[in-house]
Amino acid sequence: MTKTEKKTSRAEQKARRPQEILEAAFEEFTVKGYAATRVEDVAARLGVTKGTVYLYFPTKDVLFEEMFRHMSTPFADLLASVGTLEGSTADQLRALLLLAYEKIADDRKTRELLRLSLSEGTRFPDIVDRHHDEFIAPLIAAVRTLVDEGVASGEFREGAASKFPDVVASSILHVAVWRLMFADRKPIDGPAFIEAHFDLALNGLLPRS
Amino acid sequence: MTKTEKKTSRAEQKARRPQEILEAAFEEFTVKGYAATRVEDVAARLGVTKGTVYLYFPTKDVLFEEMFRHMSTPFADLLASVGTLEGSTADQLRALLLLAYEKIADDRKTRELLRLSLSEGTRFPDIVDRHHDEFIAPLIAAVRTLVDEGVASGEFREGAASKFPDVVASSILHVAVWRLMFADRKPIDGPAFIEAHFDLALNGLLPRS
Amino acid sequence: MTKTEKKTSRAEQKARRPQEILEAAFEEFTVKGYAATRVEDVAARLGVTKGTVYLYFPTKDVLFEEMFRHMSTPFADLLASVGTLEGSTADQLRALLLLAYEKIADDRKTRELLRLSLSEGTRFPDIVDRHHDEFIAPLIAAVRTLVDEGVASGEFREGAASKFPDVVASSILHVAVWRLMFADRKPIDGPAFIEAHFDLALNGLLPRS
Amino acid sequence: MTKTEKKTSRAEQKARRPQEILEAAFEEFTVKGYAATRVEDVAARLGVTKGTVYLYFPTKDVLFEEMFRHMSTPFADLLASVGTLEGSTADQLRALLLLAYEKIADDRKTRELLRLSLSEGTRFPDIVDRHHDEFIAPLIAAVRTLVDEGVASGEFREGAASKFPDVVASSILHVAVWRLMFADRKPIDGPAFIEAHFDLALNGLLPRS
DNA sequence: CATGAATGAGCGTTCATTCAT
DNA sequence: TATGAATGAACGCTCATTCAT
Repeated sequence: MTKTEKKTSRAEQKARRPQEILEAAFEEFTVKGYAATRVEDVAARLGVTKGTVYLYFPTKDVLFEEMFRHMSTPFADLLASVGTLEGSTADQLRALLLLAYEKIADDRKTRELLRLSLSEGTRFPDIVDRHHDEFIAPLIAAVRTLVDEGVASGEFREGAASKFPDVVASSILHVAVWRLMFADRKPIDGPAFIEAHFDLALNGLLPRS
Repeated sequence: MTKTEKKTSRAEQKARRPQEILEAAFEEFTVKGYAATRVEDVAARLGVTKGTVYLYFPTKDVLFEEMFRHMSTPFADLLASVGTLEGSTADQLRALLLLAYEKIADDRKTRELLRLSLSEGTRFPDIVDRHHDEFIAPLIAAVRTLVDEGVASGEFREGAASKFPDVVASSILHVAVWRLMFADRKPIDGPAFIEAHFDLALNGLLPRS
Repeated sequence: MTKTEKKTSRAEQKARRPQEILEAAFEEFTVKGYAATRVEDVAARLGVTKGTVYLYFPTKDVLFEEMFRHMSTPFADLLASVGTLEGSTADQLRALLLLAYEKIADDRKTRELLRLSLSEGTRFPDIVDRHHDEFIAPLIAAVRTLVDEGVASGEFREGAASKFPDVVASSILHVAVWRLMFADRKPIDGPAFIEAHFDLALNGLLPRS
Repeated sequence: MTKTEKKTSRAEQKARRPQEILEAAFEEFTVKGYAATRVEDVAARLGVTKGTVYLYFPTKDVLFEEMFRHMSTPFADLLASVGTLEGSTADQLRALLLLAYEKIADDRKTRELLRLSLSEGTRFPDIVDRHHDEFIAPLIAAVRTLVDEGVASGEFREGAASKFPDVVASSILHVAVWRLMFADRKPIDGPAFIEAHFDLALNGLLPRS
């Protein structure tokens, strides 16, 4: 308990403050929504007073926007790794979708950002576009790339899935929304659901023999 | 019976008030969410003062709940009509899904109720269950019935879709969410999307030759 | 049930309306006070709507004032009758005080008017004076007259009671206030209390032998 | 410890706030009654805004109740001192009653609490009991003790005053009520009134020669 | 005479934001 | 950096009063 230690830990703590606040804000905003969340509640989660929050963020609006930005972690990077996989296009597609399940349906953070995009999109139009650019567009683009590759290689039949790769992935959204709505009250068997999804989607992509 | 006529027309107008209010409330609540909507704004839409709203609904909470109930129109009835269709199971499934697109993705009312279920579900737990019982459960049940019929008749292959009929229909949710998020900013070509959906899903269900 | 009967009874009822309203107003105002009483509650007691009250009384203020006037029934007249009694001055004084007990402490109407004078006197200064002129002054004057008579006749000793006849009667107020405060929660044995009062007061007035 | 000094003086000011508010509340509530008093008026008396009041008291109800408690200062203690007096029982009784006049009839605070007990007793039943336990019961008990002592020593005659000591003291209430009703409009000559009261009451207690 | 829908002013309470310490 | 007292603008809800029927 030397002074140096204290100082260090304090300095570290202070450097962490903004992030702590953003994470506390995330919890509050996702549970109550923007309007019903009080800045004081965010502060209380950290054991500080609301004045402290205003030390780091000038308004509740800004706090919300920066929280959203802070919690949005890049998805495109993850997707890039899929391109390096070996195996059939179908395998790669499976791997890609699995990744998307993890990122979108299993990850509470991303799920809640989806909720906020839907509920606060009117007040914060930017977050919707951010959500699209960050999660939806990269996923659809990646799916499209694989579908097109599969079609080119003859592994997949030509079909409308090239135009709307969304239809290949939309069950992921289904799980995400399901969990947002029902949480633990109507649990969903993730792996089994995914299996059903893959079963239908890949069979739908394969050429009729 | 002149008096009766007069009375009727006025009585009608009074009888219409609650519905007018509920519909105005729908517009406000869906745009701003529960917390950010002011009772006065709801009233202003009708050109009345907030006192008038309180003449018909005792609290903002009740107004919201009754609005939700009022805007939730039965979906199960519609689905029942599908059972009477002729043609292949695939055709019936197509017809069913088409109906679901109309009810869930195309109908602004239903779409916005989905948004409210997601955004206000914490504050009004009942509406989530109502939404499930009203829209989700009947649709999934109907899809399951058809899928099972198709499997029984040999028209569809046996697969996980029986266990999770959701995966057959989840693209409908995708369109609904897409429109909630992007409205007219990123329009979606409905018919083409539906075609892509049917193309993938039905091919996914058919037996490998 | 001829029409004539109905008409008559209706006409009678209408003629009674103002009084009915005033009496309903009395009940409400005494229980809740002026500010907390709603005109609608007064109306509801009669099974009519508030519009009806406004048919007879232009404002809530006027309703209150007229209610107070209506419930204030003359006390001076009663007192006058004491003057005609026979017997000793002490007997007459006893009779007078007994009358005052009946009028002030036992009569709910008068008791509640005292409460209203105390609680609403600021808003309605007139009612305080009315209450004084109606109940307090006549009583004190009557007591003074008897005391003076008793002193003149040698039945009472000379004392300060002539100057402040209030002290002879103030126990009556005590019972009234007691009942206003405690109602049935701390009942008071009226006759026994009165006996104690008379015992003390009359002995206090008699000359030291 | 300069800092301490500064802090203390500021801390003192903050510590004083609740009392300042309670006292301002007392003034407003006694003049207008509970329902007609606006929290904003209480605040305005201190030159602050109503938000400040809510910093210290969660609701108007609580503000009223705590105000009542704050203004109720113990009376029993005072009465205890009477027991130590020397002199005849009559002298002691006189001293006791004098004390009660000071506390109940002369002290605006106590007088107004009586008014509030009568006017707001319905809404705040507790305050009536508090007023009884705080002022009425101790006084009556003290009077009873002295009366009984006097009877035991033969200084007072046996009479109903032992059963209802109230009758010995009720003129005090008379003055209190009088002042509540008429304030300065009908001033009462306190000392002279008291003299009259004592004259009657003590003569009433003494044995007939 | 009676109704009750409608108004508008008002009040209790909340909360984002500021600022002196 | 952190506090928390204070503000002021809202907002939910109420109610005296009006008026068309």
